[in-house]
Amino acid sequence: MKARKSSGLSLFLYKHNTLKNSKNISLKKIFALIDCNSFYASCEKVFSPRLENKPVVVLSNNDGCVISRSKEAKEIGIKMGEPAFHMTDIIEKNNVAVFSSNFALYGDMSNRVMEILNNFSSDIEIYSIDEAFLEISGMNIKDYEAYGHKIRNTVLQWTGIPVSVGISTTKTLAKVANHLAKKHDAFNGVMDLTNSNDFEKALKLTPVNDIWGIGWQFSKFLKEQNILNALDLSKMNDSWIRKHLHIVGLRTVEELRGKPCISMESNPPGKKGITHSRSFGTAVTEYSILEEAVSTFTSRCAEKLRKQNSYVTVITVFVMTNRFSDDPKYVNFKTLHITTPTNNTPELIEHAAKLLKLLFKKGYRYKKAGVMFTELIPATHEQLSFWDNIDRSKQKKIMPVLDRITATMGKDVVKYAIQGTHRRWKLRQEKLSKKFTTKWDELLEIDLDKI
DNA sequence: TCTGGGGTCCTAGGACCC
DNA sequence: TCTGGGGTCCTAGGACCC
Repeated sequence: MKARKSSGLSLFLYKHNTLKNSKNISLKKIFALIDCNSFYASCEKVFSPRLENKPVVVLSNNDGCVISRSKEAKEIGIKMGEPAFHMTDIIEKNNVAVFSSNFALYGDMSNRVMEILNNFSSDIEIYSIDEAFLEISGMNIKDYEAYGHKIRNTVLQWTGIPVSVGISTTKTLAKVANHLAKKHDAFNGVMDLTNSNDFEKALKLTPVNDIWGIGWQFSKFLKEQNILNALDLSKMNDSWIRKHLHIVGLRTVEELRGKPCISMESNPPGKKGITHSRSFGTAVTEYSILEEAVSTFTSRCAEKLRKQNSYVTVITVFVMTNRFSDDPKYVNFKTLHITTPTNNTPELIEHAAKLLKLLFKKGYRYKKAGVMFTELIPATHEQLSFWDNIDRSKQKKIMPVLDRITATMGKDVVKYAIQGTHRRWKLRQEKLSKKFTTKWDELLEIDLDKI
């Protein structure tokens, strides 16, 4: 009886598994990762052809540290995240072109790239400003490498931005392929890693710190264990990985082995929190300036909030002095749970200003401030408070008008008085390029006589 | 003088409940 | 007094991504 039962079960499992396996083979997914090379630096190069083959770097807000480097800049040894003031020598010696970050330009260029990618698959996940996954299985593509080159050539021709393409059966392996395509000129920017016979070789060429999902801390730990590349890691047993790299690490390793665990997020859900914070160009001591900054940050958060059609219930304001200087230190934040969730700018500015009033202490040199919105809820879940005496129907009509003006005419064309008129807290942006693609009076001009 | 900004998910531990 | 197993919720902190 017992034997019959178990053989029945194993027969069932056998059938079930073979069925599942055959299904897997026919439905095997193929992911392509398209990643713009040195994105911000490449955007600057598009509009300054004289910089071709020259080292270019882009600095973070406030011209603080390097956040993007062209290939040439990497070659002369400029490091990611290096503070700008450490690099004066190397910049002068190599005639490096330095830019302040111009997110209006990069955002617009990103949209153009993504629109093009949309033509190459109906299933696209925009993963970051310069990266997207495409799901390209079931499209009857005979030659993935050729398809990758078609993508690459089209983006380059239509936008001037060079991209690398990695193609494989999981997102993590597509990342591996993309890295290899970037690193080794022989691939010419495209690597097809869909054949599992190539997995071992590719993994061996990938150091642990280059694996998507393995950061600085885990890399250090793995190297201490003499696990040096993706192949070494993929051979570790599951319980060991689970213990030391936790569930997220195990998922990464399964993906390296070719088992898809991370699916496409084609319609990402709204953000769970929205933050806007900035360091100031020069330290701020005056309350009114801080208030202007915090109001403006709040206004930005509220714009983002309305864009994803949410209301906020918890609002936090923080201020801090310079961590790096000898000035007296002060870091603090205050949080408010608001009774009636809202996305109305003037109301939120009022809350933020109250919080700032509680935070502000005279005599400190403030270097940074920020506003955070958390506990967001869909705008459809509105709950009216019994004590609420604000006319919300009127407000609801104003905000879309404000957003439309902002969208067509630019940020802060219309703003609230409390935000001030002079941006006295402004960033340092000494090397800002023009808004070539989003402002009429900053279009690129070409002198035909000189061509 | 000058050191970015904006996110996600998971885990461990404490408080509290039955 | 604090025995024992189970659960939930919350928070802080740590890891990661770009």
